[in-house]
Amino acid sequence: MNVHFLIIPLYQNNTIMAKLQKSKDKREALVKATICLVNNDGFHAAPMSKIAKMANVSPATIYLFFESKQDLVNKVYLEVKTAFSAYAFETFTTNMEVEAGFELIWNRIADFKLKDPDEAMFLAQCDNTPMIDEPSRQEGIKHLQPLLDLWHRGKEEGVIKPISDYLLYAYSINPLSFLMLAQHRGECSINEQTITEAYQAAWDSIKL
Amino acid sequence: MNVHFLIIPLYQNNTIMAKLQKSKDKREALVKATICLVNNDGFHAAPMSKIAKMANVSPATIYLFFESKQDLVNKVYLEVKTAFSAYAFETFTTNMEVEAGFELIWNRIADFKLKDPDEAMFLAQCDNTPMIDEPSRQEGIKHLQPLLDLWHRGKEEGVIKPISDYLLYAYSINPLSFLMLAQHRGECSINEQTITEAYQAAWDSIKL
DNA sequence: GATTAAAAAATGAACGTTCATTCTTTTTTA
DNA sequence: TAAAAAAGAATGAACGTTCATTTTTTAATC
Repeated sequence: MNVHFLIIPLYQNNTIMAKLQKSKDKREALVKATICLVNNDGFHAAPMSKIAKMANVSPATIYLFFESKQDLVNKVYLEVKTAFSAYAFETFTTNMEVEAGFELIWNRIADFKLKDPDEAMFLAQCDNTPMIDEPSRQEGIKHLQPLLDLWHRGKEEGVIKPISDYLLYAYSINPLSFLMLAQHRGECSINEQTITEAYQAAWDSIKL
Repeated sequence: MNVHFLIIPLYQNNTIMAKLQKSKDKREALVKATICLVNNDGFHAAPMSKIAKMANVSPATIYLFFESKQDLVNKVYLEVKTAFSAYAFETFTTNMEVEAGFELIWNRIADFKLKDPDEAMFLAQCDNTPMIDEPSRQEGIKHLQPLLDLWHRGKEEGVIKPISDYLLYAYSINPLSFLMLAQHRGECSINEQTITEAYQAAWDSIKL
């Protein structure tokens, strides 16, 4: 059996890595700038020139990473949504009891919103406006499948009310987004106690 | 004692009335067009020219009624919010029991959203984006005072949970807006049964 | 290790378009 | 016929996007 090696000189490898990293840094800076500006001004009041300036990059450079402004926000949305879902379901397994699973996921979602408030805020705005195009929105929704599955099982087992997924979503998950919004506007502050109270209310509203 | 009359010829009076009505009609058409276009495209993707066209009016005519585009959406927001609040509290009196008052107001809000889905949708979008300026937003919030007062009384009487107004709002009222949004996207349909289920979940989540 | 030239990446200025708003003209009203 | 209302064309600013150019990187040669 022959074993082949691809031999790359160390100095070259290093520069390639450094190169890739620099490129990644720029892209990440653009993503962060987009989230920040869209959160504060809204999609259409966040011009490409401003996004570029905040990311310390030329407007033209944006088009090396993204096809258009619409493509930029679509991609940012999908990436943030993916990170959000990964975090929400990270410690969840499908063999859990429904109530335990719900509590776990609910708290992970709350954690995410505390940990990355800007990303959470951005998602809330994407989900509430005609800012993201339909295919990307559909793609983003798919990531919540584990939660939908859990709800379906909960309904079959008679643990949660036989109401629609939208109602379940509205009563258990969505209110957190409203709180985030209020916090962003400086009208309230989310802390340990708020989170606990919110979970209690969430469970009370959906349990059978 | 002298009594004075202002005598207006009937024909003139009629035309003045007709004149005023025509003016009112145009303004109303502009308001309706704004709501419709903002709902479907968002604030910044709803150009004045398009609003004018939908209202069968010249772009310049808009400026006879409103100072600017910002002034237009601010005024539309406040008018819709005022109509919404008036409807929500119309049959409510402060001497009602907390639970009865809450049920009444909750159902009136639901009714409004069924009756005027476009207006409700517009309010939801205003409340979730940086589209309305801060003074107008503050002004709009004031209209919900009767509901806040009812909650405070409910907390004092030990009828509802001692949680913040934002949480109460998020769990009892806000989910309806989420349902409206889903309905607008064709993802669900709100009917008698949904409304009843939603009310049950709302009360369960806030009652002590 | 230094030099150099080709290639790649990044830039800022420029373009065409679109928008909110204004101005001048036309139409309607009294 | 004078005044008021409405219209549509005109305007300047701002935007997304592109393009010609500059800067940086790469790799070969001396």
